[in-house]
Amino acid sequence: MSGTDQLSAVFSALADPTRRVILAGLAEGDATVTELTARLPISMPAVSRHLKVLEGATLISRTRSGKWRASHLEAAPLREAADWIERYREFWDTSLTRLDAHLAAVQAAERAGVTTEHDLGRPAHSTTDLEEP
Amino acid sequence: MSGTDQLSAVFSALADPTRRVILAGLAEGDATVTELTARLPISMPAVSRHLKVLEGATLISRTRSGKWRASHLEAAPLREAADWIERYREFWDTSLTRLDAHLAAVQAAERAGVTTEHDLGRPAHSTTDLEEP
DNA sequence: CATACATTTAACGCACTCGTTAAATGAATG
DNA sequence: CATTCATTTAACGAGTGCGTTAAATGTATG
Repeated sequence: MSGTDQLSAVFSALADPTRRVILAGLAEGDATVTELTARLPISMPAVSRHLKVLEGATLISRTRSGKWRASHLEAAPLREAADWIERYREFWDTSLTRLDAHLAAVQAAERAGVTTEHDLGRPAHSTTDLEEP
Repeated sequence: MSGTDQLSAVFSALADPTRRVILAGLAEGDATVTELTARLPISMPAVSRHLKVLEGATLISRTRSGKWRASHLEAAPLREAADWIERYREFWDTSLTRLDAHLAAVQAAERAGVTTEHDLGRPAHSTTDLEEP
C-alpha cells in the first residue's frame, strides 16, 4: 500500500472488523499485543500486523516500556475521515423526497455547470479530471 | 468480498480515492458511466466496476433509463460509518493532555475491569472475545 | 550468561483488488 | 433487422490483504 494518501489509509484500516475491535479496545486504555491477542480469535502475529497497519495510518502509536510495547489510540486521523463523511450529511439527514433529491441534484448540476440526467444524450466530455476538495 | 458486513463494505469502498471522487461527482447529480469516465483518468470498465463496488456497499443505486444507466448517490450507509467514527470524537475533540489521556484510560479500564499499562506484567487472559458495540 | 518471555519477521497459501484490452450484452434507431 | 451506442463481462497480470506456523529478535531475570 505504498504511496497511499492518509485518508485512504485510514478508511482502509477501518475496513477490517478486527482492527475496529482493536481500536475499541484501545479506547478503554493502552494495551500490549499479548493482551489484545487474548481477546481476539486470531494469532499474535496476526494481531501484530494489524497493529502495524493501524500504526501506518497513524491511528495508534506504540511505546516500548521495558519488555513490553504498549499501543495507544491516536484518534486524530479519524477527524479527517469524519470531516469527509460529514460533507454528505445533507444527503441522508434531510427528509428528502425523491422529487426534492431530484431538484437538489439539478440545482447542484446547474450551479457547477455539470451535465445531468436531463441531457444524458450529450455527455459532458470535460477534460478536467475530478478532484477531491 | 462475500460475507462482509455492511460497515466494512462501506469503509472499504471509501478507501479508494477514485471511488471517493465518484461519490463527490454524484453528489452534484446523477450521472452515467460514460459521463463519470470522461472526468476520470481510467477506462470505462474500471469505472463500471467501481460503481459495482459502490452499489455493493449500497452507496449508490442505479436505474436503467432507456439506453443509459444513471448512478444515484445513496448516502444512508455513510450515516452508519459516521456514527461509528463519532464514538471516538472525545479522543480528538477535547484538548487532552497526555496526563488527561492517561487518567481517562485508567478510568475507562477500571470501569470496564480491563488490564491497563499499569499491570502489563500480568496480562488479562480473559476468555471473552471483544465485540463491536 | 543462559533461559524465558514479549514481540516481530519470514515464508507460505489463498483470495481479492485494480488496472488493462477484447469480446459480449442491452437497447435505441435508421 | 442491421447498425450503433452504452455498458458490462471475460481474461489477464501485478500487487495487496489476511490468516497460518516456524524462526528470529529484544529485553529482562535467575
